[in-house]
Amino acid sequence: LDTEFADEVSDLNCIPSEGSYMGNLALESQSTGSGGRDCVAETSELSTASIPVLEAACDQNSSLLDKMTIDELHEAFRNMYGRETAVMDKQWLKCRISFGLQNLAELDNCSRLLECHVTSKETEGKMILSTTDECSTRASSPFTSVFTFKTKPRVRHVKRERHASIDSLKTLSSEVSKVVFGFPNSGEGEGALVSKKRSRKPTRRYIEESLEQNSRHRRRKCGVSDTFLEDKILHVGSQKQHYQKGFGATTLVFQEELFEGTCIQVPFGLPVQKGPLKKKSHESDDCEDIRLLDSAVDSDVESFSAESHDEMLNDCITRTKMQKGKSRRKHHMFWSLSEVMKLVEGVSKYGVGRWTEIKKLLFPSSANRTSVDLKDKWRNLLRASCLRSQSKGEVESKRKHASQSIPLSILRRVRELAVIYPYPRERKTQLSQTEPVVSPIPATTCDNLVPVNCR
DNA sequence: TTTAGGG
DNA sequence: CCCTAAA
Repeated sequence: LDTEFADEVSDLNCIPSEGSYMGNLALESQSTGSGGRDCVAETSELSTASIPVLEAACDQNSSLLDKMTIDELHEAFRNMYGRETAVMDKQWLKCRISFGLQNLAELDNCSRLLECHVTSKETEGKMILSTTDECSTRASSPFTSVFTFKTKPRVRHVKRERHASIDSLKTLSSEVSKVVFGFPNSGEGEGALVSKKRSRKPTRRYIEESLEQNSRHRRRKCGVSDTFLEDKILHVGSQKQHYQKGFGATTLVFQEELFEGTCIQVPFGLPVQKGPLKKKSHESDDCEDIRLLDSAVDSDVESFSAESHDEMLNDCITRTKMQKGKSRRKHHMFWSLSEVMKLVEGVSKYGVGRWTEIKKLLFPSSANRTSVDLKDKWRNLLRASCLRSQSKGEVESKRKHASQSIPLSILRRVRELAVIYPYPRERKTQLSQTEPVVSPIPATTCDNLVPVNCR
């Protein structure tokens, strides 16, 4: 077994068979790129193949450790576990050390696999991932060095010069473990830092989705679980955690956008029939989405007959959704101009903050466009109107058809309403902090200090 | 349940 | 648009 692995490793050429330890470390820690990946894959094969039990560990490193004296073994043990041992049994020491080395190697693989995943996807759960990324990156090099230390001498021992490996092991065992076991200490600082960053706990959605993904494609290779991930965040610095969790069987799979792109808006999980649109009939929630379009057009004709229809058809019809009918999340429906106008109308009628009433009156029986949506949209409108007025609405007037830009007229209206109905605490962070007194924006547009409250 | 506000 | 704390 040993020899096989040795061949494998040397063939892979991930680790130069010659050179000093530091050289190897430098090379290794940089090699996450081209050759590095293959290396990771293969080595993970290697170390998952070898079952991390004591006995196995003993076998693997015995030949090498055999050559060490009791003192040297003790030193290695001390460096590895951070404590002395009184045990004089050479075999026992060998086992412990081998075991430790293997675990480190295991963890190293995980960290590096983790890196690969993380760097590829970092949009979702950004905060968590980025901290984890940090951890794994930092963890990577010290552990890698141990890994190097573990495999390389073995290769050479089995295949080539015996004498050199012993020496390197002796020096390495102290050198390396300084690096390695510097980690828990620095890791505590890191842990504190991490926990500070994670002021917000993972959202339910994040958890759900990662679980969902998790159960869908389980990878067998390297067992990095997301519990491992969590643990890593929470317990950085506790090596035991790493050891244990490193053997976890579940896989860490980051949320991937299974489906992105727009498609025709469809009630999730329901058959689509885009046939004749019923007008003003009963509204069962089933085909709501489609009829919403219709009713929107309808009422629009009533109240805003000046609007062109194609515009509404244009922007009302796009929506992103997830496939599989599974997660109905992250659906996004653009606000049609008519909707915006209705919203503005509603606000002017009821005032800002009475979103449910506005919804009831102007968006009856629409599954989407909750009161929260209205509120959000209003907030955005307000922001938009401020920004527009700030940056001179010059080119604005002719961009109506752009379907994303809101007509100036509406923005103007929004501003008016903003004066009448001050949005609660809007834009406090951006402006009032930098310029507490003098706002760059004319007081009539975005100023919330207007004490009018006509509810 | 609604609203406000952060993300 | 999502999520959650307050009310």
